[in-house]
Amino acid sequence: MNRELEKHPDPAELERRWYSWWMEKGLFEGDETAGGDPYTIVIPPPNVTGILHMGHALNSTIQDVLIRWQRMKGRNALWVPGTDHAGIATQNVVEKALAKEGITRDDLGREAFVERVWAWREQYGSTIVNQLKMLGASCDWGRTRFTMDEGLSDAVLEVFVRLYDKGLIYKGNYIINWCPRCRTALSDEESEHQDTNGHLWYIRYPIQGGTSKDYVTVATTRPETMLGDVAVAVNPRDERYRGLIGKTVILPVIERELAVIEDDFVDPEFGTGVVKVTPAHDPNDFELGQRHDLSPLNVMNEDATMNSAAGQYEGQSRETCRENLVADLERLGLLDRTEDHRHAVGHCYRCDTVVEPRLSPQWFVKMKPLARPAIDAVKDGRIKFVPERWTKVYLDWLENIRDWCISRQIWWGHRIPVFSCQDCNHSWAAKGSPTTCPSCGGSKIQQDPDVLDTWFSSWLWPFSVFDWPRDNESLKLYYPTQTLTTASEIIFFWVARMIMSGLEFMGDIPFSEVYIHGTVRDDDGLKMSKSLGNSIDPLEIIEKYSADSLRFSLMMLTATGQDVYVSDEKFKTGRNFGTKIWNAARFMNMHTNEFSGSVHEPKFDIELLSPDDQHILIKLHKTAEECEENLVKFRLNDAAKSLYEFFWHQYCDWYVEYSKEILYGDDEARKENTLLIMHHVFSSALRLLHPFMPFLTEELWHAMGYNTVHESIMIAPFPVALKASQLKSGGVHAAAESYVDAKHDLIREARILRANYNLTPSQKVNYIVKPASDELAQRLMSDQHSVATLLKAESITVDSEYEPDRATPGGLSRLGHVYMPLESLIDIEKELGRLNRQIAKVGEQLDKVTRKLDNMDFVNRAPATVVEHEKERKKGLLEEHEKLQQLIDMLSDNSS
RNA sequence: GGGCGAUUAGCUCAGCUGGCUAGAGCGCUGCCUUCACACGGCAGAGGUCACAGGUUCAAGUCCUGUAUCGCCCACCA
Repeated sequence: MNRELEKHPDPAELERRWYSWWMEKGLFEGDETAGGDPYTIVIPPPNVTGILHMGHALNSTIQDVLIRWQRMKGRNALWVPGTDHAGIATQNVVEKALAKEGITRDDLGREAFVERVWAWREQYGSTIVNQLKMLGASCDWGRTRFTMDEGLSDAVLEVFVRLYDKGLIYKGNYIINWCPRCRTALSDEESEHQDTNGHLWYIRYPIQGGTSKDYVTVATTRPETMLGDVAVAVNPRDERYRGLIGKTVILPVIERELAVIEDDFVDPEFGTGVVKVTPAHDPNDFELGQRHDLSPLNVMNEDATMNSAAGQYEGQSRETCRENLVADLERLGLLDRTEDHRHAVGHCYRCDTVVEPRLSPQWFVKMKPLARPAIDAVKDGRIKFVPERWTKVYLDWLENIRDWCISRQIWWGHRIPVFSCQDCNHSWAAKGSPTTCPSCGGSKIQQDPDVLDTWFSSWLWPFSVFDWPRDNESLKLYYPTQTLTTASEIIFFWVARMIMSGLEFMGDIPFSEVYIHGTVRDDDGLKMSKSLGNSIDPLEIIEKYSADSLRFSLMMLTATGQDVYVSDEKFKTGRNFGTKIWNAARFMNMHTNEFSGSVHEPKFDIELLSPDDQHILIKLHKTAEECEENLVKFRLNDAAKSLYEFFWHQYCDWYVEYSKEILYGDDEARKENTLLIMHHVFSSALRLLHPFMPFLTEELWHAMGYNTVHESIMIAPFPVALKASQLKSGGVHAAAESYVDAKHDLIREARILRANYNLTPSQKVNYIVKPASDELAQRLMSDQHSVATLLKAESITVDSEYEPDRATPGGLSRLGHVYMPLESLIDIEKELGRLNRQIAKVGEQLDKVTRKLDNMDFVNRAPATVVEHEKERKKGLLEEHEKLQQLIDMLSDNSS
């Protein structure tokens, strides 16, 4: 039964209603027992404590469009949702909350703290999930996974033990990126380089046994680390310092003796050509120190305050120490000079604190052996990146991959499953909680206190969500997945590592296509972020306009892989479009009592098809075709645009207007037929649109009564474009399209005439059409009514012999000339001005074409079709030029 | 230092395999509150496609270089 529709939809109400209905009906659920052709997407798991931002909205909408589209195409579609425990980020959030209560994690102790985090997760963990639901995400929520769930934790342990036993996980003392605020190690990827204005301090190190004028000058960007210097190095080929090698210099302030060593690493061109060697605080120096057998000297604590090795600076922060030390050097006359220096400084990706290179014992994964297969999988095309340019970024990273530091000195995360025996020092990796040492049988067992990098669980996501390592039907059917949709920021963190782990543990790629979408920015081009305060909250947009508006607008804006610039204003596009469709439905419902047709087997009578009917059917199929092609290529904006163009400009602007002639007329058979066509077209277009605007289309599916055939639009078949030959057997001929296009052209010309003479709608006009050919004359004769209706004209006269009078304004269309005989309404000066401007333009183009056609190179070398086209164009331009000249002459006569 | 992307109407952007008479949305101007929709209709104004060379019958599109903006990668202190 058709429902009467209000003037505007009530999105908040209908979105809530349909979402719960979909859930009740289980329409989002994948069924591994159903077999078929699976189409699987695993969601990039958002942080469990996160809230939905525009980036999530974009990312999730893309995935939902893809999954809904594939589901309608009949594939066994499954979108697996879940959240990430986000070790450092979540721990930080909880620590902040504790700070408000005046306590630290140390006050609580490890166990109690972890409990607090779990409690936090219980309280806030479903926020982002609920927000995704508001967006309309059709995830199979019953399969929601969390990276700290038992099953996923089991996968983490399994993987750790396997890699450990294979010798791919090792522990070592190396310089890592250390965040002094989070007090943990970071991976290279977690240290973000930012260009920073700093200084280069030139410091004099006196030479032992020399006079006060004997010193070497060393340049450094971090003077405080000099307290940890253990040598000074020069390049062996550097003539300037030949005599220095083997001598001893005195570290200022601390007055420690430092050997001068030689090493090829030193660049004579940079600074003074003399480098201070600080193995505990710089990765290069660390290696240098190893080559020369120098023991590192760590001068900082975990929180980057100076430790006892820093002598008088002990207890100061690295910043304070720097200031004081520089002042002291200056006072001692040992600061040679200071230069401005711009350089990249690492910052913690979670808290933005300046990262300190720190020597410490950490766990690493050997990456080279894992990288090889991942490189091959992309090189041989098993995995494709869209846009393709990311392939290079991916390969460059993998080809220069470095070992992955996976240990974190925090408490929230998967504890490293390495145990050691206090009695015999044996250590081993194990999945359970061993109580005896496998080597000596001792019972004093200790587990490593560190936890694993968050990404050590996320990299298993495409199979851990299916309960790997447990063998099961879901895993068999849904792995490998098809499409991974994400932002470029996490290609290294996540995408590359998933490919490596998939190949290593499943022996197969985790997905076949990776679609990298753009970054969401504000209208000033800034990346949206909470700290900048420039973010537009997707939930506010949903509340203000609707989830469908948000989705559709985002899709219109997201040119493949380009960044997306959003503003509140832009979301009106989707809202207005929704209302337009809504009102088209409303119009139809005013003329139908009950819809009884079949939406995918149109029942209209092909004998009664008018040219306009055929035209809209052809456009519908072209739209379906474009939609499909663009979705396949991830050109979601083009797919959205073709739907927008079709619904609005083809269907509403032309076909609905055309239909009024019939619906308000009295030919009952044609009335019925027109309505059947409208329902066929509308229901098809709704289905094409459904992936983009799921709620509104479902609402209208029901309101129009289409649910009698398929109870939900979600599971109605996605329209398939018919070929010209198939359309023909359905009574739809290609010629109708060009005729109606020409008719639209004619109507436009006639409207321009009206507009130019400032006629009010009440002023009825008689148009005279002089058709361009006999065939068109025939068609037009039998179609006059529709033209007259669309023009709201008094009458249309088709006259092949018509010769215009003086001062009869006219226009040229593809269908022929259209004239508007008027007596006294012309503002001659104005009209002459317009015509002169027009003729100038036409003249210009005519010159261009003529020159082109006079060029024998063009005529001889360009393809025949192109030359033919230019000839046609010249003909048309000549005709138009002539007509304009005629009009100008007539008007000039008239005025004289 | 290396790489990538962008530069097209006032704004935000399309323009895919060269044939373009350069498009859309928003904004702007004029007319229209006509019985689906003013979140609307009709019409209009607005562009030396960043710059300089080159290839080609033909360049917004391909090549080379320059400039500006943005992003990513990088252990020169």
